[in-house]
Amino acid sequence: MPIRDTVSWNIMISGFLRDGDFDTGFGYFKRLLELGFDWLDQASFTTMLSAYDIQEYSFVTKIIHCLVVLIGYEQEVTVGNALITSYFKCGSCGLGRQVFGEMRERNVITWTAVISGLVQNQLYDDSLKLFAEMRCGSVNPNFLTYLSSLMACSGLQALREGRQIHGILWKLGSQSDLRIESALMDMYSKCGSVEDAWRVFESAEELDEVSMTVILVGFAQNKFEDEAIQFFVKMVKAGIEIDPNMVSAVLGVFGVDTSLGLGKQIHSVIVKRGFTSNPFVSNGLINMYSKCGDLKESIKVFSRMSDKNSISWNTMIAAFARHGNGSRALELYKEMRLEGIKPTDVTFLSLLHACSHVGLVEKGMEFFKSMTEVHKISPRTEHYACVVDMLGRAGLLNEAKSFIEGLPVKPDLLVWQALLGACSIHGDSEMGKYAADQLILAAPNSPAPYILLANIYSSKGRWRERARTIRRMKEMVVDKETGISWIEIENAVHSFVVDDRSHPNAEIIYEVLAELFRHMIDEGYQPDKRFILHYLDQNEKE
DNA sequence: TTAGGGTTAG
Repeated sequence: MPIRDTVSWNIMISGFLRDGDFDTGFGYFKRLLELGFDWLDQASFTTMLSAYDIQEYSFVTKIIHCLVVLIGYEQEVTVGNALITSYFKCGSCGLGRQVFGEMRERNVITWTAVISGLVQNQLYDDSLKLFAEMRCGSVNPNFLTYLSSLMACSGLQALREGRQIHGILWKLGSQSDLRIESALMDMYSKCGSVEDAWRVFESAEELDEVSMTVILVGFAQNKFEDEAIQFFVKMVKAGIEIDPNMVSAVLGVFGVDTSLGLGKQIHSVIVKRGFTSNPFVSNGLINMYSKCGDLKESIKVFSRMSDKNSISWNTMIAAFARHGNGSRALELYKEMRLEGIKPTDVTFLSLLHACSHVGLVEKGMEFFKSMTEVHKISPRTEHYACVVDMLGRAGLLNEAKSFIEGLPVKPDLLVWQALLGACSIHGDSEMGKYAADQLILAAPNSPAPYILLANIYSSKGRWRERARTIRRMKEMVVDKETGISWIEIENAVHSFVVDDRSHPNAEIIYEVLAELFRHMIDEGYQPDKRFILHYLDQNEKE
């Protein structure tokens, strides 16, 4: 019979917890408790706390906390730190802060645990405030503290604060850590300054998958999609190690104006490297194909996946909705439920979007109701905007307006944009004026409301009001961005703006266009002249 | 006991 001591119990427990067998681990902890409080040491608590860091097990953290107080360990720094970490990981920020507040002795880890815990829970502002408070005190930050506060700057898009931290790190001479460099690049690109991010990237002595992914995403988020893809291609050609995370990041860059051919090439890279079973990669592929217009290929990737998660289903539902196949989107939702996959808030956005485009208003309202009542998902303004869009597209403008008036929160610009868009489709200038005014209040620098309202007036032939709206826009905001069309031929993307004759084959293109137009008229189609802005005669409008 | 990047809608 071996002699058991506290250490062997602790090792036993931590073994089960490491393997993810939380229930057995907890079972052994209970047996240890039954032996009496004398058997517990600090490590018994920190071991338990470090494992139960998911929301479902937040009760364990609370139980341990009670025991800690009961035994009188609450002023032990290591135990307090572990409690803080555990509470933040479970999402119980209030309790984490309470423990922090009650601790008499605080070391770097204590401060860093709270600062990074706040970041993990998206409370970036509080995190930076605490970082400032810490810098006034006697405990010095370490590189993990800086790392966390840089992440807070990323979340807040706080360029000024980010630069300050960069300055401190430079003075300390510790900015040349790869993890710090990645966080700096991320901060700069999230703050919209790719140039600074690139400077950090170039000055870095070494690179790894993470830092490459950060700069790639930085390009993409700042509208340098081509650069992002080219960067990836360059890395692959140079034979540099890439990982599935980097691949899913590059797949996320693809959209309507990127080349499907390049996407297929990346797909072949994925197959060669054996990344096909990674869910992030597969989901990225479904989305890439769907956005580049190849729905069939999306379906293929989706059906080949062995373990589809909720994002796979959401992505596929959205793909059908995007391609105008609303009924297939709704069928897929049924299949998803039959497979026992829980819908998420994004599932409902896709479903509402699908209903909106096929005019299934009642079905859509049913989904909206079931989201809150059955699935206990609280709607975000995006959901409200989707409902408004759905009602509005169906011509139920008054219903849309009263829906907005009944909202429990202040409607934001997405909601007003949806209403204004619907007014524009149905040519309702009165409600359009109302929606545009609200939208201008919500987003005074956006040209969108003016343009949409001007379009509505045009369609009604109300030229004077149209002119007034345009004048108001010119006083208030910068010019509207030019609309571009494009086509991909053999991996080259050709783009066009209105009245564009810069293409080498412009003459032929316009000839074909004229030919198509004649066919259209012959077949009996009438051009839609409602949304032409300028006051022109009938021929010119066509 | 604190630990850098990635997929879904609009």
